[in-house]
Amino acid sequence: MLDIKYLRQNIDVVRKKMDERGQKIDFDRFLELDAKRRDILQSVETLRNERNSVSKQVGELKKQKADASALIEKMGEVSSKIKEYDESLRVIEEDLNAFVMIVPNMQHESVPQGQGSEDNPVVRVWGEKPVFDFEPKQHFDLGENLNILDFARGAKIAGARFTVYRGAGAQLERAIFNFMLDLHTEKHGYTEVLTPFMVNQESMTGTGQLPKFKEDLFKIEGMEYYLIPTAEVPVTNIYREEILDEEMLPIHLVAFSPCFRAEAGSYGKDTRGLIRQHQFNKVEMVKFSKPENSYDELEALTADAEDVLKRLGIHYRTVCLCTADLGFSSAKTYDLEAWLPGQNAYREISSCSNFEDFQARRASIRFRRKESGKVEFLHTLNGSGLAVGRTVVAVLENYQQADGSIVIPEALRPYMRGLERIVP
RNA sequence: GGAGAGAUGGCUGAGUGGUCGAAAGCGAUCGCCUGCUAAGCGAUUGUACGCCCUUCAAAGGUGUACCGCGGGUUCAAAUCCCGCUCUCUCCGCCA
Repeated sequence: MLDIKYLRQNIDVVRKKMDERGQKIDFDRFLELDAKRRDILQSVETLRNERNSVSKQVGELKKQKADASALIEKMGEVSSKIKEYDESLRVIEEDLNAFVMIVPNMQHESVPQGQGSEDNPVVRVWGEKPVFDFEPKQHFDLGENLNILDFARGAKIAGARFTVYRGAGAQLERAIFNFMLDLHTEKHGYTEVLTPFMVNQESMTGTGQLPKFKEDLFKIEGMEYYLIPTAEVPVTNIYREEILDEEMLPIHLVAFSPCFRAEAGSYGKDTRGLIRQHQFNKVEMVKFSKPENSYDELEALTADAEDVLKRLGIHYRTVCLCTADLGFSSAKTYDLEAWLPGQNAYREISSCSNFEDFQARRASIRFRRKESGKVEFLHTLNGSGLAVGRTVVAVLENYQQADGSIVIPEALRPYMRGLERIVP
């Protein structure tokens, strides 16, 4: 969430930023609520002050066995007035809170303006489209022909958007996330964490999924638990409501987790194959950074994600999300789009974002400056490193052969017990 | 699932209705002392939200709230009552 004080003092800046993001937000209502809140707060605090000092007098009088009934009676009135004010304050703060919780983050000044994903500029391209002397197939056909992906039985067991992996397919998925975890921990300096796959409401609010995106989440029936849509949620919330020492920063964490998404509103989109599942695996990188370093950290984070694709030899491009395409909590996001020959398209395989202090303020994650002793919000970042299922798709489609077999990329072979090719 | 104990500041831990934002100790920071280190001495040491001051901010001043969370009783709650959450111990069950 945004800083209320900043919002109050720089309302025009925020209006302009939200305008650029295509967000319609009633800031007049905010200003009204905010003014009302401070007004009531002052009244109630004055009364509390009176009550506190008079109550002290009552204590004195009682000690001297003197009569305090007049004061007590008067304070009875004050107390009930305080109760009234408290109630209206509670209502206003609830409204105010509900308001600030649904205002998106402000984009960084370097974020390009645009109307949609077609306006996302390509900032980098790596590799080239592979050339085939046959018509490349899509991954679901390849997978079914090789008997390593079984969509029909996934649907039978659970439903649409669930898949059974079999044999070399299951092994490939496992090989890919182990390869990613090893790469990020051994070569990129991240610390691996393994967190709960269900979280409470506070954690979902901390990273921005709640209250605005409830319909995207799976909730456990009868309990206050939600299935995580990304490891970003539990990992970022590791330090929720904590004040870290400056020397602890930066913190670089990497986590494997399954991710669960309701995919409400994406009916009819990517219905076949592994691209859009209710459950998929992901390796996620999360960073906690000092504010002055967070944009350098974002570049490094993106490079770490890109390194996975480079080592797998998969052609990709990096785009910078424009104002219209930027996620709710993000100040700046790079998407990595892998080339999928079967689809003849680039598809998102990683998303790397700097949230600045947006999540940190929601989740109250702060650090103390060593020099000044001052406490301030840190910056959080995260990026997929990478989406595992989509990486399987990319490997299958890019490494397919004319006979329908799949050559295993060199980097994955140690994780496949030396297997060089998946054959029917 | 059953029985019991507990949750207080960075940490340990005292506090059973008013003088408690909270003793004491540890730690940390600053200063003094000291040939250096240690010891010793002194001071400081939470967070949030308002208001005043200030061009803004910082600093400073001032007020309010916060002793796991939420409610209640009372002129007054860390302290009494109710509900919840979490932690620990024992029993049962269990991968």
